[in-house]
Amino acid sequence: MEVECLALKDLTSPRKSFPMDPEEEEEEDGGQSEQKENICTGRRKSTPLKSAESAIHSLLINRKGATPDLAHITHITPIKHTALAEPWTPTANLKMLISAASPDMRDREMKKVLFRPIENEKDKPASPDTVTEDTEVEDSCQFEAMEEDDAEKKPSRKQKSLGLLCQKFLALYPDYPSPHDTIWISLDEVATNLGVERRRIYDIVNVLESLMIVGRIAKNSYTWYGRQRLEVTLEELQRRGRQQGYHLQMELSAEARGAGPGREDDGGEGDGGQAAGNRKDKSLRIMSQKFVMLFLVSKTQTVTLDTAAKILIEESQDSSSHSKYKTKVRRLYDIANVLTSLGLIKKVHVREERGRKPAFKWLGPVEFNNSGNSAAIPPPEATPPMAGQDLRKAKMARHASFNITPTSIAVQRQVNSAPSSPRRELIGLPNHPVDYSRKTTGNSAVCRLQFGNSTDNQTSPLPPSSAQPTLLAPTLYPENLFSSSSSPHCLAYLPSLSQPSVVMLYRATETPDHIPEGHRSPTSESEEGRKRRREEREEEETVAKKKGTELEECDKMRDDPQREAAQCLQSGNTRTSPSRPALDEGLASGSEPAQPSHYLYVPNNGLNSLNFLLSAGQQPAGLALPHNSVPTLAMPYVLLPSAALSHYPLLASSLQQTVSDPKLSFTLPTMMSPAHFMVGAAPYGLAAEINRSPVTSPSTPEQSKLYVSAVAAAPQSPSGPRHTVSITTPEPLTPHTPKETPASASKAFFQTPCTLGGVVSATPASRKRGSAQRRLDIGHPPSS
DNA sequence: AGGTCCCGCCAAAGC
DNA sequence: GCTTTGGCGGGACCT
Repeated sequence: MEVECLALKDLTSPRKSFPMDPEEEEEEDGGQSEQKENICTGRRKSTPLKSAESAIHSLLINRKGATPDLAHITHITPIKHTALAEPWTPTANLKMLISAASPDMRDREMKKVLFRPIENEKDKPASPDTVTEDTEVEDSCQFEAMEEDDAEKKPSRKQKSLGLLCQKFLALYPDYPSPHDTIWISLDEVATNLGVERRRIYDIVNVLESLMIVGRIAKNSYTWYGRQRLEVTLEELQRRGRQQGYHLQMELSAEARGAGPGREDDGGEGDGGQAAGNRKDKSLRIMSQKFVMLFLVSKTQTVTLDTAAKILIEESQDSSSHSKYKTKVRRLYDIANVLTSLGLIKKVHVREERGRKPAFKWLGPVEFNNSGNSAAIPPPEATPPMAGQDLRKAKMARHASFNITPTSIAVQRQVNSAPSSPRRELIGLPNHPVDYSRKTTGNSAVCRLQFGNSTDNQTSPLPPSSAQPTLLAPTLYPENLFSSSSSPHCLAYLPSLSQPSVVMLYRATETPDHIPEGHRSPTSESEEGRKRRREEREEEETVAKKKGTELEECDKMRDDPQREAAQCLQSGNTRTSPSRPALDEGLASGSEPAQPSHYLYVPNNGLNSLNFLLSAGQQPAGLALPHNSVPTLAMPYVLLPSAALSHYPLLASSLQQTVSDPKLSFTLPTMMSPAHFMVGAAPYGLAAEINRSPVTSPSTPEQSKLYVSAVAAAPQSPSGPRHTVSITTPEPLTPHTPKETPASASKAFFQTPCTLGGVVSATPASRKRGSAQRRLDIGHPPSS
């Protein structure tokens, strides 16, 4: 077996085959205390793919053109390592069984692993520059190593590097997956397949997620987007970077460097008192985005770790103690490794008085033309110091998570020679008057709901940059909710007050009776026509402002970049999707009298805090919910005639209001005006997720199902972007956690420490314990 | 010796 | 209470 493996490796990989080595070693050692990772490696091979995944992978394989080889590998596959592999995870056995049952899957997996090296090699050439000096060395080393100890070298540290691991990971998926594919990723599986600890996968995935190369769906589940959204994301990051004034900081930093010790560790910062917000504030994901931002706004596109670390430390309000600095740098290395694997940066060194400093140079795109936005934003080089206008913009558009802008402010001050009062005071103080804090806080009380197609929304006055709490910027695409065909309903998520909710509006224009079945099929004739008309009309407008629109939408990324960006990318599909709901149309054609006659209201506690208002035009049984997406309405609900709701406060108003009502960015068709929504308590996130679903937004039923099932399988609602909601799911999912306040949930993507404001402000630094201490604890089990 | 960064402890967050 | 995430930093490895 081993022999086979080795042979295979040799044949397929010019480089050192990462996974195998460890394994071999393991065998040698007999699995001593070796790293689990290594041990794991062996198992990897046995790791089966999830059935759902298999389908996808077949696609991938084809796409990658590795198919031919697959067969080849197939016979070899038999790596029995499986045998020795004891359940690495609780599900290992099951996986093994599955694997056994699905040789194809296994083969595919095998192939992926085996060819990974090749793929990597292939990829590299594509971007020669990608290789950093170090990388090159690394590569050579690998080759050497491989040759030398063909079979038994102990996996060198490098072979276990995050960068390499990342490459392996990346090699598993296509850079540009078909937009119709929904590639599901199971962290567990990947970890097993790659033979590493999950912990390591988290590191990679977090960074990838920060660039929207993957998106989190649920616990342990991610969706692979590939590089399709990369550019958009980068563009957005660039914009944010500028808004954040990173370019200024970079300059300052450079100056400081040149000027001397400057504010080296600016001990002034280091107080520690403000242990950065919550955990996520320091997340690798956020840090990664910021790191990337630095590159994107840097004139030289080169960032030294030192600079990055300092800037980030400052921003996070972490104390600037040396240890903090070191920790930051360590993280940056992690991030850099992943980015390097992505070919986005390469390691370089910059010379300074005191020798050279490690730095990274950006290799990715810096100028983005695909967005009309670029027009508004001057190229990096031309970007003038954030000034008035710029600032304003930044302020307005800044996402809560980025609201912190402490640095910006600080920078501004410096730049404006404003009093250099302690930055700290400005930075991130929960209660600080800075706009962002307000925004953040107001979330619960404000909602921003968008109905219908995004285009309309776009049209709507809701400026992306609106200072609205971006808590929720759910552009609801019914298509997403009701994966297929046009649904005569519209689902609205109302992140109102403390508990946002979802409202389902049912238009009774059509024969209620039909609706159930009807909407399964494409919109009714009349609707079709109307839609078409409207679409055409829209098209004009849309086309005209499409760019801007998309940008706007992207702007919403501030609220939730992940979701939004995804939308931006798919906007095309989504918007033009034939499944646009009737309501949507009504929306477009304001005259459309398709007023929902009833609403379905699902008690807050009925569906995990989701409230529904659904038109009662139809029999409960025929809730017009597409069968395929919502086979059963497994949730308590009450049908209420519109009239019955008339006395409820009008939380959602017509389109017109939308525009003006600062409290409600609500885009509703005029016809909806009279509508009243019972805003219940539904944790934020639902809409968001829905909104985000376009990402995975299946255009095909299967995909829809896939997505839905995935969600259903592991609904989760961490914070922000991770919320997984699926109203389309038959079973009541728990989209979000009540614990999480809308506010916290809102800060998804671009989040900064201070963002949490009061909410998390008091986050204890309790966790600050040195390893030594930890060890002590171990020695003396925490009495607690 | 300084730069890198693997590794895994363990606490927070999610179920 | 268990699992998943992921912050964190000691210390090994590399240059």
